Amino acid sequence: MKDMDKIITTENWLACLKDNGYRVTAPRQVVVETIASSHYILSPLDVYELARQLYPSLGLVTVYRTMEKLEELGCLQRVHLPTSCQGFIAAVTGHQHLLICENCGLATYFDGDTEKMDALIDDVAEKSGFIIRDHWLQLFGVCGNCRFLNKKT
Amino acid sequence: MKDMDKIITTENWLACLKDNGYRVTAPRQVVVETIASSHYILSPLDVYELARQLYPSLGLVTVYRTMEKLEELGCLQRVHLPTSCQGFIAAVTGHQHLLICENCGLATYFDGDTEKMDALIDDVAEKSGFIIRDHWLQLFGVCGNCRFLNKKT
DNA sequence: TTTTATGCAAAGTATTTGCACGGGA
DNA sequence: TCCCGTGCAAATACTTTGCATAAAA
Repeated sequence: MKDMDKIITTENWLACLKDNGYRVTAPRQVVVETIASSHYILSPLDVYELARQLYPSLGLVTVYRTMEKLEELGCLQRVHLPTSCQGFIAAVTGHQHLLICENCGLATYFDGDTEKMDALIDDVAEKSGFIIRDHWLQLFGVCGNCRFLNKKT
Repeated sequence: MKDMDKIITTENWLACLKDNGYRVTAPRQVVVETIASSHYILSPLDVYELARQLYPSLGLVTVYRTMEKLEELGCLQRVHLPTSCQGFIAAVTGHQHLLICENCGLATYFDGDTEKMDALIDDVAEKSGFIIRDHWLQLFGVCGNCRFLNKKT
């Protein structure tokens, strides 16, 4: 697996599975399709329920196993929320950060302003004596659409 | 509960429980003592195992219930890690951010450079159309002590 | 044909709830 | 005394594992 996963498409993910020795099966296709086409944070159960609409005989265990492989291959990114930690979204390459709508669950990446972030990290490293290896930044709020809908009611 | 919890001490937390109508009991005292005196991220099971050294008849259920109350009262802060989300540390007031040692689990707060962070947030808000209500920032690395110990081996 | 994947059922974990007893206030 | 808190056991929720069958390559 090289740069195969840079663009999030069902085809890329399926190719990635194939390239890594996994078979492309109907259940895997619907799982991949379901996650890759969503902009929302989905738990295995969410994926199961959505994907069963396309493929009713799908088993929850297969969803768990497929998502495990996709995470392993770097296609999925786990998202931690105040109330749950079993959500996933399509991963992107590079160090992107998350912007999450508390109302509808819409999740988007943004570019974390590398310069300011790096300055901040260097500063903390110096003051604390830590070597810093990774960082998480997530912003929570209300998306434009939810604001709009809220105004109308 | 007002400003009672600003300084993390066993006494403050116990007073906080009392002020909110909860009784101060021996099991609660050992749970509070265990968490308040640790600089590490602790799960309910960790707390249970540590606290039982002081109070062997303690039940795990009591740990869950006590920690639930402490979280409710703002004394505890849940910490999300790549591998687990059931860790807690003493909460502090104000918007502090976390610096976590991947090796030993030491967790410390740092002041998130409000100015740079606010600028970054404003920028994302403008570009995305979100109203941003909260943010999480966590840095992961290796603390000075672990670096030192590592060098020696 | 060979090997991997699937779905069911069962087994593990983690956490919550019900309840009778015990201890704080 | 009264009521809340406790620990045990049972229930629930979530996730993983074992296994016989089915499907990919």
